[in-house]
Amino acid sequence: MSGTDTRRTQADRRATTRAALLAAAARGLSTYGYASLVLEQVARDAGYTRGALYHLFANKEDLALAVVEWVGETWDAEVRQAALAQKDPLTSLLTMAKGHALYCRRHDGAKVMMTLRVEFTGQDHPVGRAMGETYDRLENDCAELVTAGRRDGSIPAGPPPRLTAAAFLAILESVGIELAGNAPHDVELTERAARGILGVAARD
Amino acid sequence: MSGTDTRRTQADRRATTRAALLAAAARGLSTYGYASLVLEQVARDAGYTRGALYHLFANKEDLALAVVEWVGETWDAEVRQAALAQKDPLTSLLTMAKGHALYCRRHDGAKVMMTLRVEFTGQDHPVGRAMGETYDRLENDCAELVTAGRRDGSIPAGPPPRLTAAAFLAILESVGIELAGNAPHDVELTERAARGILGVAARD
DNA sequence: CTGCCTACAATCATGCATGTATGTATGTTT
DNA sequence: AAACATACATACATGCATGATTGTAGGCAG
Repeated sequence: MSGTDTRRTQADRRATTRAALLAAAARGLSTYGYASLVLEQVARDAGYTRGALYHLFANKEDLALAVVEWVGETWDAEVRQAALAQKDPLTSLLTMAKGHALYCRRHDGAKVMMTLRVEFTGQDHPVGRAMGETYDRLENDCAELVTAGRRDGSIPAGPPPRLTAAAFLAILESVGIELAGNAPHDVELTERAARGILGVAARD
Repeated sequence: MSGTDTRRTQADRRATTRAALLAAAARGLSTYGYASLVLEQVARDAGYTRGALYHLFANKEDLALAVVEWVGETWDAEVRQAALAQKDPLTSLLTMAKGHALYCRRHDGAKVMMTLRVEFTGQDHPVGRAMGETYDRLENDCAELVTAGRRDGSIPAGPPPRLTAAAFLAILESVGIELAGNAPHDVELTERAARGILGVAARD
């Protein structure tokens, strides 16, 4: 009726609360990691209480899994899609590198990803497994792109695609995050590093 | 008297147990991080009990600080010294990159460094500060080497030395760790990445 | 308007890890 | 060898975060 509709359906309330909690959890995870993440803090940061949190998520683990899923989705939509849409494999990889640098500026999703990976590698934890799966899909993509690029000659020979892909992603993680916000150098240095790994000369 | 002297002086006992506990703590830190590190586990892993641990270290924090110090010392002795001994700045940086890859094969010190850095960045914790200082010294070294290399023409112009150094170290951390043990590709990929960051063409 | 259902808050109980205090054995000194 | 100190083990207390339970206010169907 009136200008802005103030009536909120229950589903709406639930969705907004959930989003706020997820965002707060993502910030918390990227800052403190999983173990040190305190749910009281998360809830307060989002403007709610732990009661609300436990109403929307089964437990701490479930919350973290939801964050992981959210990170995967946004990264897929904002970086992966654009990269895979490129015509040749090399351009795809470089687009991914630059896109990731930009992604790091906007979200703390990348930091979440890195933090959790570091924290859970070598463990056997559901959250770590979820991260691992997301990451493995990425590594597969990259390894295939490297293979394709070497086949069509745009990427020179080098270490096994699997390792090259692993190193490539390691670059995206750490360089992209280390430099996040130092525009425009973040993109430039990330691309330089990516080219270095791939053995492709820099553009002049 | 007899063949092998089985008599152990107190200082000896102390030193060996301390070393064992430090090693176990380093493994634990590189695997679980600081927050999730359980001292009972550390002590058992070293073949002792928490009693011994609290006898040699004031508390958990003190133990972690000792590990950080140990990492700094070994890295300095095994990587930094050899790198700085090189004649020209570019060789120093590349030596550092390759040396670090080899360092990652032997110790888990690099993993400790990375894990703690990720865990404590943005916090205000004594362990984080200690890590930060160690790391800052490194970053200074690298930034100066980059500046020197650009002055003598061996390294082309690029982003500010400070950022280039940060990216360079990010490479060492993640690539070196990600590939640790995948000899000889770890060294090759680490060097490739380092050259990429510095903008130096790969050797053929 | 009445009654139920859902979103959320507030309180309580459990578990677990740190740190402390005490006990024992092994080395060291005189 | 007796007195002492140090390395280490065992047992206890404290604190804190999770997760469960209970309580309340607001939407939504009859």
